[in-house]
Amino acid sequence: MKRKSFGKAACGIARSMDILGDAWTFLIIREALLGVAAFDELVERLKIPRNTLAARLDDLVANGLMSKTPDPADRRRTVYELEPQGRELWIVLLALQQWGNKWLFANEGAPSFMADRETRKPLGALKACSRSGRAMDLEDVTMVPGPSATPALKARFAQLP
Amino acid sequence: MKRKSFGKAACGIARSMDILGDAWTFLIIREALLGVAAFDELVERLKIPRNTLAARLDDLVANGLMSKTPDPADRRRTVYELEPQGRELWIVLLALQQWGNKWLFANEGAPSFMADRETRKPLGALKACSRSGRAMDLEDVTMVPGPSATPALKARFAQLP
DNA sequence: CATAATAAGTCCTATAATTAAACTTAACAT
DNA sequence: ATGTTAAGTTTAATTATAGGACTTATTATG
Repeated sequence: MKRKSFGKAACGIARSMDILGDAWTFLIIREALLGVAAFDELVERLKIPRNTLAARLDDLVANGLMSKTPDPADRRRTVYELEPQGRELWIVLLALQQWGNKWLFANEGAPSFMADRETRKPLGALKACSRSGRAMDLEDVTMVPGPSATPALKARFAQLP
Repeated sequence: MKRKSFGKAACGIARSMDILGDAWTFLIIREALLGVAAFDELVERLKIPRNTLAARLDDLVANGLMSKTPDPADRRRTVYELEPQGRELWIVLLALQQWGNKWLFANEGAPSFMADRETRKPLGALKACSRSGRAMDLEDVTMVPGPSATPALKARFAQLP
């Protein structure tokens, strides 16, 4: 059946999953961050079916994460590029990569890392901080309602331990 | 068709998407982080179809992100809890939430935030840092191969701008 | 004790999404 | 003029999701 829509959900995570909640989208964005802009190169690098890629790119463009421009020098080519909204997902990709590298390469050791371009050393682990800059563990964190929260949501968050 | 498997991919992001690449998994983990441990409460809160939830939970348990325990006090109940591997995803959820809150609530304003439990003020925006602690923008970052990288991967990263 | 209510799932059907491979079309190259 | 390239579209088979009814084991209630 049609996938359920989270586009109107009262939750930033849910709305994000409405756009990003499939197996390919993050990989497409990864390639775009690495400079891949051509349809066929995406197909080749990701081994993604062409029709699936076409659908995902259409969605990304429709949602404002990417732009689609005909190449003026060769009008057979189309240039897919990240918009600011898409480019800012690099932090999410970093978080995903650090988690995957830590947990999903048992003995092998991870094959790739985001790194400081100058020193070429892997970035430090992402750390959450309070607004005042203090490092936060999961136990130090809770969920709070914003101004637009429904009464039900406020009530729920009020009961968190 | 059966979704393509990234479980053997040479990329932490790809392997992560093999486990997390669907619309529901992050939402289930969010609820688990908020303390929801019961099957029916997940169904109610997420409005997720029961069979879909059963499948996702089975996968999460099989992949070591969650545990499934019969409640000793009431054996009708099953307790689903996050394992350390699953709990560490909270940073990814934070990144997703901050991105979604910024870009997907045009006029409304986001309804919920992760916050400092003491001050109840939203956490600061996640920032990537070099190992030496210097803040990194996307332009300061590149991808580097690890020890287990294939020659092809090393060659590719060597050509990044 | 008999019966009702819970909790966690399974079973069924319809529809959508994914895959894979072949095909189309426009623009460029030889 | 003919061939090649890039970006898709089309078609067919299969899997996944949604929605709802149904099952089973356990606990609560009259």
